[in-house]
Amino acid sequence: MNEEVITLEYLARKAGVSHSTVSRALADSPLVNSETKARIKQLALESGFELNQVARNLKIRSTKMIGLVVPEVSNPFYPQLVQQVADQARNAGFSLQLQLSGRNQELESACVGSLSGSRADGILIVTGEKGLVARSQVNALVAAGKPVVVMGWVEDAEHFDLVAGDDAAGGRSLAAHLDALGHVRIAVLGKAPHRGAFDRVVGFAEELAARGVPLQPELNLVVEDENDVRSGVAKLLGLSAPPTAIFAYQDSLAATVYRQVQQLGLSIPDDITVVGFDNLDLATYLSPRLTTVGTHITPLCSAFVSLLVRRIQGIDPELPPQTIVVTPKIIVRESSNSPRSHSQLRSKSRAI
Amino acid sequence: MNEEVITLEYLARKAGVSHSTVSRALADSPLVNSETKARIKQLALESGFELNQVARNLKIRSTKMIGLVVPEVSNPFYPQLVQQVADQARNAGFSLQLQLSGRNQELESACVGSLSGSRADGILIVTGEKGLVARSQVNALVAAGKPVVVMGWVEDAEHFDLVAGDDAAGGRSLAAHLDALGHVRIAVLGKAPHRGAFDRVVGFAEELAARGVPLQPELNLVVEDENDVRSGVAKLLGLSAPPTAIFAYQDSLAATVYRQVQQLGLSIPDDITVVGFDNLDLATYLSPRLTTVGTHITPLCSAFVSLLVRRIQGIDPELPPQTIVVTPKIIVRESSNSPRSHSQLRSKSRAI
DNA sequence: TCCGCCTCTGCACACGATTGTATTGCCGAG
DNA sequence: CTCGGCAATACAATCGTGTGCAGAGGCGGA
Repeated sequence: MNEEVITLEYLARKAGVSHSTVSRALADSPLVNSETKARIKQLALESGFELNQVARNLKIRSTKMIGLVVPEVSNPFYPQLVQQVADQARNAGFSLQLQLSGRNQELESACVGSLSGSRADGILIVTGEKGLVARSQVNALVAAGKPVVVMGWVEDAEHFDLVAGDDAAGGRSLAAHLDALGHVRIAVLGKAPHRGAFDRVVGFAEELAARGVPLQPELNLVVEDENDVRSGVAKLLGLSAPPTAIFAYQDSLAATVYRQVQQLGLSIPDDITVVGFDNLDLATYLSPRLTTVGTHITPLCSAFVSLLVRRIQGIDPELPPQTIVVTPKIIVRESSNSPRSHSQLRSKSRAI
Repeated sequence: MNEEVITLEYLARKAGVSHSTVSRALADSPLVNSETKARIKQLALESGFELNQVARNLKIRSTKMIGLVVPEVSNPFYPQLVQQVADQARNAGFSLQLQLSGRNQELESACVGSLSGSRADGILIVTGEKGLVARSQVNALVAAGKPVVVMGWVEDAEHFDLVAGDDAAGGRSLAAHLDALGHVRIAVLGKAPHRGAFDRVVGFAEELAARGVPLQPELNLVVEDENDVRSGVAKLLGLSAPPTAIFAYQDSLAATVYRQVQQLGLSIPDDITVVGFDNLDLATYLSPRLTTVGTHITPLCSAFVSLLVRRIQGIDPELPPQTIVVTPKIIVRESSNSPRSHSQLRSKSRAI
């Protein structure tokens, strides 16, 4: 019908006033007469006017948008985080621009560049296994006063804000749990030494050693994918002295362990204890539900977002870079039990 | 150090040219001398110049950004979709603005408004149980020529583009599968009559009836949450003639069924067959892996995004609104088997 | 020598909003 | 009657880019 673009100017002509008056009217400025204001608002409503945020953003030099960089969302770990961050951001009055940096973070720099180019008010970066790939850009942005907060284990983070979980502590608490249950032959499905997930295994091993139950090398496996897990479990259970407990460094791997163990006709936790790490939703879907370690993700994201928002609001510009460490806690479910039940079962099965 | 904002104008002064020359140089315009061009590019690089996309977007009246509205990402169904859409969008040269409309889509209208206000080049809306909440806005946007594509089952979609899966067909193929295996007493954990997920149950029931195996009312349950599932399963298995198969209308519910069934000491699929719907990653994490129905999500998202991109590019502006229906297919895994193995097991357990 | 063409660069306006300042009209006080 | 003050509105500059058009040189051919 009407091909003309609806702008402040258009409304102004319709209402017989200047575009500045329209702008002020819609912003509820006390400078404009209340009748005029009402008339203009009515007109805006009728004509389906929508303020051009792009123009507004340019003028006020702010976008009320924060960028979130995450490696991927098909991996079940990140979506919960995205959800929380999105909710928190909305509560703080910001919209969210999601950028996926790729499973191997190969696009991390591009993502940060895109966000900074589109003048996001602040940037949240969740790192993956590779650490902070876009480190140099982050340093530059921070130096230029642009709010940036990083999440994940990154070394040498004196120059920017960091939120991280204490993976080593999580590993230690798992170790303590298994030791308390009386396990002695404990297997680990770990990973190559990257920061972060690697710490879990290290903390786990340290705590065990401190308790006088050192890991036995033949029970300490490094796995890369599902196939490694399957063959690893098969190998472990075929040993003459098989482990009574298995620690998988990720819940998703623990799920694979479950399948393999159950396929071999063994029962969890009666025959063998399995524990994981991350406390994904998955952990409660499994049967029996998985004993694991996780951060309560809400406070973590809350710290993440509110730190960024504080930077954006620019109160206290001299606040030095913060490193916030969140200690995860163990969540004991039905997949872990004392190894005695194991031997009981054994004798029981012999008795049959 | 240097507090001045780095703009084209700034570079222009540094290089001793006008800002228009800088603009052209950075855009690789043939109008600019190649030496000058090289000099300017070098300068831009050195000073860490970053084009202000907000200003550019305003000028060229396009943002190269598409908005994606999704109810939530903590529900494991959506993240895979988001991932695919994000990848496809990036390949097409668009960035993604993610908006979460809430579990009950209570924010759907606000999301669409925000995206349209920030002048997204196009909008993708994934609906949830409530259907298309922002229907009136979508109609207005489409009428105004703004590209919008909707995903999910929405009735009366003559006026906009729609991509949907044929849930009823999926339900039918599950029914056919169970019938072929010889099941007769089949339970359904369904849901209240909303469009979409409800169709699964309807298609399932129709196909069974057509095959002469009508659903028995006492085996047809409506569940709202996990607790309903648990009590429902307990009730079903306590019947004098318990079902030999259970169809849960969502994989996540099937997971709860698993736990309950296994807690009662029964085995899947030997004692009872369980099938789901959605083909989440979860379905392969479960043990035994879940027989379910799902769409290959890549072609679905591909249709979704490429339809939008076609609208954005504006070739063929007279293309009438499309409705693309994608038929999901059954994925048979280890959780379904013939009920005969069930009776065999029974006799076996009696024999012990 | 002069003219026309070609190449390159600069000027100026536009995109659509915000906001400081000037202007207008009206009122009452002196 | 004049003038100060107040309320309401208009004017104009600005944010940082993109781009049509004009103009400046250089160069070759007549």
